[in-house]
Amino acid sequence: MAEVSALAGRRSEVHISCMTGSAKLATVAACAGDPARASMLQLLMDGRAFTAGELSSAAGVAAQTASGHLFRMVDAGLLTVANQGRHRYYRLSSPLVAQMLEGMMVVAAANVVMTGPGNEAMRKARSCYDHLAGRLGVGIAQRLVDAGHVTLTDQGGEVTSSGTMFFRRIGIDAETTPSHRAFCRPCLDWSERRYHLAGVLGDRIMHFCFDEGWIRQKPKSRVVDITPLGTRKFREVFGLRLDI
Amino acid sequence: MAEVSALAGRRSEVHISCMTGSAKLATVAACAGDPARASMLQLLMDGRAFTAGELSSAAGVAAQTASGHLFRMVDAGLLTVANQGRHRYYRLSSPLVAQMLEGMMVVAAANVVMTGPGNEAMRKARSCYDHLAGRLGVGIAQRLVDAGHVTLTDQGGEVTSSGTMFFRRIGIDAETTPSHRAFCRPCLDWSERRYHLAGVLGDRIMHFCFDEGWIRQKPKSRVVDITPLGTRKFREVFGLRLDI
DNA sequence: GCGACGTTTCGGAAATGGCCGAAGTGTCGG
DNA sequence: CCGACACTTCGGCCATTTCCGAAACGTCGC
Repeated sequence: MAEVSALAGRRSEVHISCMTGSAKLATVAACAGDPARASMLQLLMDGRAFTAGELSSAAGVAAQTASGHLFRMVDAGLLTVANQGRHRYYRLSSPLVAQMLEGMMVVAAANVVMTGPGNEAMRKARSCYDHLAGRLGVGIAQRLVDAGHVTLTDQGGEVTSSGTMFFRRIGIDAETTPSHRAFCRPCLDWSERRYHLAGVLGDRIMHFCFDEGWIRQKPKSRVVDITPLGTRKFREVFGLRLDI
Repeated sequence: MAEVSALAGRRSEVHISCMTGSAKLATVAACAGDPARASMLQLLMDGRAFTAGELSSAAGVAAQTASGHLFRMVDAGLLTVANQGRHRYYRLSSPLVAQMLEGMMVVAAANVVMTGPGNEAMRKARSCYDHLAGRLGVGIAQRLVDAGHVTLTDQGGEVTSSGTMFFRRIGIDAETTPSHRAFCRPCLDWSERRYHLAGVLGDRIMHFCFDEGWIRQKPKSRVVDITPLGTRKFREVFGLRLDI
């Protein structure tokens, strides 16, 4: 990590650690405050790593421009980079960054009606770092709550005993809980403005849906496509109708 | 876009609602991405309203510069403004904005050691929108957890039955719960990197401490001073030693 | 080794945005 | 009605930043 910033001539002299509180806040915020960088961050929000080239085309800028942006975000601590052959893979440096971005998107979407044809697929279903969001994510969460399998308030979430059985029956592990991470966390959905399911359980549900072939990741995007099988299964298993 | 900002007063014609997702994210983020605006936002984070003049001096810029910044933040939906005589009071437009800022500060403080003489008072005790943060806030939360009065994980918080009795005894209402808001919410403290107590209960605890004269708001700042009475009471009531 | 490719650095043009002096609007107090 | 005050708008200066062409670097496939 240290040698990453050391190798370049583009060293930032003023180390972020000797800044005042508001200056550090501004440095971090300014990273997301540019349209090109914001586009990159949105793509990275699903937690996967992307190459500099993929990010440059996602942002709609030339490769050399993107390179500068990426350096800046690494320098600010938002991104980490891994060299792999002639590619460099960038990813968010921690889930905290994804949560921060989610918080910003909630505010960004708060005052306006989300209309925009380009966003329709995104609003329908997308991945959010390690769990599902959009109407699909909110819908699953809602059905689980309705069925009494989980409780989900803005104070936190919990799996009920009926939920434990339910998840065991369909093949999702809702019992082994790594202690260092929230297991069942509500997460405010910026497009639906209701809670969806995050934490370890949200992670496992999403991966289960991928493994079963119910959803498929759209290339170079956070959008997930719901397969015909998925459409049927979400109705059968969760009682969720997605055609509304 | 160029002529948009040029003509026609200071009204922004291009309404934020017709922006694409990442542009809106960038607009919101850019508000916090300037040192002057970041300073203002930090001051506003305790939820109180401040006049344009107070905010301009907090940011260290001239009144006319601040005016522009404030317009921009109102336009982006981060702030609301209320006219009162010849003053204009600005405040965060919603608790969601405070949460967003808190998330950004967590990331900003994540990679670095918080050292800086100016921040010592802030790290000791401050208000965070409607509850206490800093060593005081974290300490109170820790003592309440240790005593078994509340549980506090990253999934959420809860008041135990012993906690209900405890709060009743010292004079804090921990029973009537407005349904629309989290009652006992954990909130990651950026300076201590541990949880403190937010939500309705955090709100009531802070106001109780103010009313009892245990703490006092430092003028034009989020810093709170702990009075001699408070020092004694925090030890007697919570078993909290603040001189460490 | 060679060329193709992904990525970065350099350099300079252009746009953006912050900042303040000066002037304008609106409110309060006498 | 007047001046004092809080705040905003206007206009221009200046620093920062974004952007891309050109070129360099490192890796991969042949």
